[in-house]
Amino acid sequence: MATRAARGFGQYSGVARAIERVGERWALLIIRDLLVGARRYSDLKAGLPRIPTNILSDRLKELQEAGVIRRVPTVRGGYELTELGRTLEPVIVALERWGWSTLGQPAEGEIVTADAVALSLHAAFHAESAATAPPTEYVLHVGGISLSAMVVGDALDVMPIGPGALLQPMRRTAPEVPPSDVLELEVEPVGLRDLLAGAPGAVAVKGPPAGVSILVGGSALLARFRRTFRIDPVGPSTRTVQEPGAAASVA
Amino acid sequence: MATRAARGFGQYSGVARAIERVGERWALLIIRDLLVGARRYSDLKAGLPRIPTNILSDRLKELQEAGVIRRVPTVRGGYELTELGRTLEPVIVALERWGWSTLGQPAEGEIVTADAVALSLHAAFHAESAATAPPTEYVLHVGGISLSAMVVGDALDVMPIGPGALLQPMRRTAPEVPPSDVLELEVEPVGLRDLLAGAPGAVAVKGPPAGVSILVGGSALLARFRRTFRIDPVGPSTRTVQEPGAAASVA
DNA sequence: CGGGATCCCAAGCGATACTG
DNA sequence: CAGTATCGCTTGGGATCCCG
Repeated sequence: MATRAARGFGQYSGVARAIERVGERWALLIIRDLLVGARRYSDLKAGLPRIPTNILSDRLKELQEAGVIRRVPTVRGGYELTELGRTLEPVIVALERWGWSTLGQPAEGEIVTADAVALSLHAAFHAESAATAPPTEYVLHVGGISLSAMVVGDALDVMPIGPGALLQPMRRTAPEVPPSDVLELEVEPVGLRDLLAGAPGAVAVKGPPAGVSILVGGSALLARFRRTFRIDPVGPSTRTVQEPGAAASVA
Repeated sequence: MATRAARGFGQYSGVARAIERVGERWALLIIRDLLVGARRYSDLKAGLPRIPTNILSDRLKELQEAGVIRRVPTVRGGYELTELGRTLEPVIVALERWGWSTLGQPAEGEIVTADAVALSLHAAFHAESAATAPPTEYVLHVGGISLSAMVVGDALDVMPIGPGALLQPMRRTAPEVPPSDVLELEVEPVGLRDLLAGAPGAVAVKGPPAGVSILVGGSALLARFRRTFRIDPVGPSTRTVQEPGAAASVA
């Protein structure tokens, strides 16, 4: 029924309103996938394997009412983010970064999806570090899915590739990257975590971490990857909120 | 029973794991309040008026298991964020900023709480703009609650004051701010939105927006407030994800 | 066949009452 | 004050069915 008005938090507050609008179960994962690009109903379902179809249907309706997604008129079952929906990117990125720092081993039956990895790369992307490197293509194979990340200057372009790809848009800019600037990795899910969120000290000092094997390219390219993509362990925002540490501050 | 293991999303992904750990209903609001400082059970309940007590109890247990909060040993019913919990600040701030941009009128029965406003000020705080101004104290009265925000250099210190205050810690640094650098405002809830997230063009050009009245101080101080605290309308992060706009990118 | 809508059941949520 | 216990109700989950 998509009736949620009665489930508010009773607060006139930014966080509360945000959660009322996009905090429902599965909603932020749908938004995450749509951040990578427009998707069809079946694409979303495939990227969210455990979502019941009625819930996906409900969420899509609610998110349309909230104004964060809209239908793509010319494509049956196509959905895309609105301008407002795209402004949720900082929220998704913040969650992604925090999630990686607390992400242990994959649980039984957990899978890796192409859109999720694509967004992880965006969340891990350091434009400043990237800008100092020549144009580079990184090809990743993780748990059965494959994607290509093209870095040119401070711009990143990620797309799924191969048979499992949900869609195959034209590469926007396809500058020929010389073979010496192509890195191709076969990565276990846990290896991806170590690669993106692992201890920075280990950058290419002792070769690839466990669960990461280089198919094409050298260790210098791996070091470039780790300079370009990394999720710093602690939220690096400037905090000035009072420290809770002291018990005396309660009472 | 706080059993949530079976409710996972089936994905090995940062966002998914983050939502599994702190995405349950009410959880992020609890974390928001604890971000302002340590709180007791009754403080949290008062700051989250519509939360059922059993849910608050469940969430506190779950968040402890997740390692984001802990009990304050010396205070009965006291809770505080752990180091890991404090790293959720970027998530809360991102939600706060997005929420304000979509926050309309207050709905029937919605209230404003001190901790929520305190965190809004943090989310709106611009350290660079603040650093150019002399030490200033801003006192806000909003919907029955009051708080004081002290800005010294690029540091912000917010605390609830007055009879409705949940706790009254010692001000950490109490430099005497000259009366000419104290601004005291009486603000309607909607006025707060216009003040924090309103059109920047209106900064002190035509006086305070509707719902904002100056009790102490001049319009120059109000302009200083708006330079120091503002939530920019659009997420200003550097996006390079492919634009979904074109229908051709689906199919 | 893709894109949903309809069931039914279980789990989570909300309100109230109650206890250490 | 800081929770626990209980109970009805609402949502989510999973399977199935329908429709263009």
